[in-house]
Amino acid sequence: MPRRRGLDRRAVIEEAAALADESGLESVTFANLAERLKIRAPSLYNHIAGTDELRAQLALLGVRALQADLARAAIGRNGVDGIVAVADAYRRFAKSRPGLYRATLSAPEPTNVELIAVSSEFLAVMEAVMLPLRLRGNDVIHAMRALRSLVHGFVSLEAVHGFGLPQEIDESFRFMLHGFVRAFVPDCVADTR
Amino acid sequence: MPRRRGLDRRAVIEEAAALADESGLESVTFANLAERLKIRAPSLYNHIAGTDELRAQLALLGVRALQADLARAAIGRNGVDGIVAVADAYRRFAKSRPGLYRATLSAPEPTNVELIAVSSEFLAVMEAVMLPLRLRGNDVIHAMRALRSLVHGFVSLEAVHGFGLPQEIDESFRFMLHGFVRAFVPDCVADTR
DNA sequence: GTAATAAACTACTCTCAGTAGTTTAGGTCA
DNA sequence: TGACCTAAACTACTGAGAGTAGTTTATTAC
Repeated sequence: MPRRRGLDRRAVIEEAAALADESGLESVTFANLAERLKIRAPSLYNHIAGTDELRAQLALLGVRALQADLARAAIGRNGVDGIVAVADAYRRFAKSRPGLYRATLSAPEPTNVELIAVSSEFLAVMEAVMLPLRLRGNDVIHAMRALRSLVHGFVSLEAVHGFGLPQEIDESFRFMLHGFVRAFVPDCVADTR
Repeated sequence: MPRRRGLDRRAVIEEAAALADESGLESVTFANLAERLKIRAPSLYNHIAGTDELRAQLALLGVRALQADLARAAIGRNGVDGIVAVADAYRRFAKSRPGLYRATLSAPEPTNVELIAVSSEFLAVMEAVMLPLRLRGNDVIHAMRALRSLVHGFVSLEAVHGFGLPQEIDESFRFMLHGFVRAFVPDCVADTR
């Protein structure tokens, strides 16, 4: 005897994100998700077309949430302060929402307009933060890629326990960021050591 | 009517690696692998205990192959040259063996002695290359983590097409490495721009 | 109050992982 | 040479997850 629940697409996706954070992205199955929502698995197809779409929506939710955190971190800050604030926010996001962060890293379909749109907002924040560095031409792009690689690489290695001793990891992150700043903001060498 | 094939554990793992590189790590299933080897899926259990062990063996094969490439790249080189050579070798490995590289990134079981052993050889190579930087105490560890984060972050973002225009990606990689060198080898600033 | 729709359901198929038990090719040794 | 042991294949199954088809019911709109 089917009963109606107050369930919609958004609620399904958010529950999937919570499940991903708690139990890992690989345990986001229709079966597990349905159980958490107290419905039967096939009923999920009323809201989401299939696992591919669920992954894509999870990626979108993740990129949006990350973008929002970074934008918030960047308010009123630029240059060295901005870079450190954004990097810290990025790492904090990846640690507090590990499943959602991993969902973020699936290759976007070239047709996924929304995802591409959010990604470009993302780049706009980075660009604004780096404006005071007075980088020229393609160097702006290169520096953004470098910062993103650095931070993403660090947090994803951290996530798979790619580093040994946990107690010095915060220190490594700070060391690394200061190195970045030193490389691209030469006049700040003294402050950042 | 069963026929014997000249198949062993090693051959199975290597075929799995080839499959991962060609079709992606997610399509390394016992069904697909058995089909490539022209045997039935359950016969694989004569060689490999299950998917978990297959993944673990793939990780080990990957880490060994990567370590060997990096060690070769580091022969006769250190300091700036060594860092660039190792980073280039790392990126080349990730691009030429994408599936095997991804297998490398699964969280190692703390009990996996062999994997831990190879990882420490890996760190020894990095340490040797960085020796001329004369880093002190924990800074050696921090710098190794930074370089690994940088390179891993870059290649994994590249793998999911996380960067836009492909034509400038090589340039970004060089820019980034030069930044790293500039940050940690101050007396080389002039050469690396 | 009735009709349309959204959202649940049951019952099925298919694919993949894994288990149990069977068969046979090939090497060893009397 | 021939008996036998073992490794490596097999068939036949179970169970879980994805997905489809068609059914039922609660709610909303008229």
